[in-house]
Amino acid sequence: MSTDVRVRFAPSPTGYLHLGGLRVALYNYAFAKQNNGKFILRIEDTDQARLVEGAVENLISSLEVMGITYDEGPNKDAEYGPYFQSQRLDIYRKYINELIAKGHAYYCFCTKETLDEMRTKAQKEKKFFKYDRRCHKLSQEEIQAKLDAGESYVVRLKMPDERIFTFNDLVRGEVSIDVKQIDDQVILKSDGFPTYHLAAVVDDHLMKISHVFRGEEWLSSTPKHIFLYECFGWTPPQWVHLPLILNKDKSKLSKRKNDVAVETYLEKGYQKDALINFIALLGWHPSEDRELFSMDEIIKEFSIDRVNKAGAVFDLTKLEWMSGMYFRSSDLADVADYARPQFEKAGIDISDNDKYLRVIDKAREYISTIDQVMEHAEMYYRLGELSEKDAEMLNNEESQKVLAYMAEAYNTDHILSPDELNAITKGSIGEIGIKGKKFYFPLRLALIGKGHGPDMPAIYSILGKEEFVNRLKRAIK
RNA sequence: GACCCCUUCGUCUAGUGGACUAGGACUCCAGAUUUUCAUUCUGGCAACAGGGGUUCGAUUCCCCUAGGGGUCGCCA
Repeated sequence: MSTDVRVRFAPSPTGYLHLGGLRVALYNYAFAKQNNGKFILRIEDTDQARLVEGAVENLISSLEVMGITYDEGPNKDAEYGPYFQSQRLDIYRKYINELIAKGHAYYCFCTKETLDEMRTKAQKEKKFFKYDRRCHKLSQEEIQAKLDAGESYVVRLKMPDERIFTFNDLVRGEVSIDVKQIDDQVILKSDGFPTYHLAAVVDDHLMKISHVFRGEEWLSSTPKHIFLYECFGWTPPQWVHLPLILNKDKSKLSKRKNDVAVETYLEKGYQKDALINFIALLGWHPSEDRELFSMDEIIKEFSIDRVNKAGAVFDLTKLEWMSGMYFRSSDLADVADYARPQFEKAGIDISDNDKYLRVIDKAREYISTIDQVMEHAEMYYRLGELSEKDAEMLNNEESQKVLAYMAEAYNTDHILSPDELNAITKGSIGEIGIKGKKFYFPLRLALIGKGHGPDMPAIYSILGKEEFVNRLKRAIK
């Protein structure tokens, strides 16, 4: 394709970045990078009533931590700005006037109450509701009189009477929608703000957007957008309607039924590359039998052809597995950094960095989220209280015999290698005649305060010879 | 309700007329490794929504039915 790829992610700042938004942003980003195009962030803040304070900042920072960076947008002004729709009102007004002048749009003075009545009536009669265009019949003089009187108004797009809109969607193929199903959409609200339909079309054109990636929920309003492009004499972009992300019950992913904020998953401690990887695979998959993809690989492999048509249920189980995989395979130093705040919060001194890395390297084997790390790490720094049952176990005669013997056996004049340590352990089992659980359980209780955990050489190497032996000694009554 | 879209294991998916006894991944189960836990490895359970066509041959193409979802706002 010879045209430059320019795509945009256009959230409305009504809350936090959610999983669905993240995926749309990711696909946009991957597609842009892959084609040496530009990825634009545009804030669709045309609904004054739903604005949430801090939402824009949150959106931007969420994208940033997920590694999705935009080329143009808030704080990155380029020639197509501003990137906040609320700062583009004059532009929209100009194009709306043009539509009115051309007869493609008209003033409507119907109140919300009137409209509600009409809607209820239609519903009772089980009829498809469509605005009856009563205001379209107003004469120029009547309109002017109402305008002069300061009556509240909106502007509606006048859709054609007869027409089947057929358009090509890059994931769905050819889609046809009868104009009979489409209302005369309000394009300018009574508060002077445009609606999405008008603003998005104008901006996408002015910002030279080549491909519009958006959720499937927009499919049925696409004819309105296509019609707007025609009214202005513009060429529409390529349409890419993405399948929805679904709740377990297959309804559109919602806050009510799931945690949907990207931030929440980060707070819960999922590995962020795993989250990206997981989200990427919800509705897209290359032909190969592969599951693990880095951002670079996603950029390289992504293709619209391979986006699915059907919605995808968001299932945490696989994300958990994937997150664990990433913790185990990513750089130890990164995982260590990620876990560090927890140790600080718990007041654990991790200034011995070599030890800290050994601890994390072992603990990462057990976790799927970073906040589980403490559960598998704290014991190398401090022992908690034993349960009554464990204490009893530790203090019984056999256990004490094991501890007394092993504290001496392990207390060599040099640091033991894993093989040497195993040899001592095995040899001792024969010497004292206590084996299996009765042997290992008390040892582990003394060493890490729990009956289950890593093997002896691992504990020894993390704790170091001195602490290892000391812990055994301390457990002796 | 009208319209639009969708439909392969429980979930994410591979599959574009024969290579399919339908492949992979997660989950689950069993086994191996391990003193235990976790990791790792091996194996197993499990799906083409149904019915008609087209074709020598349909998971793949067409039609119908069913089911699911989306839209129907001065929200995006």
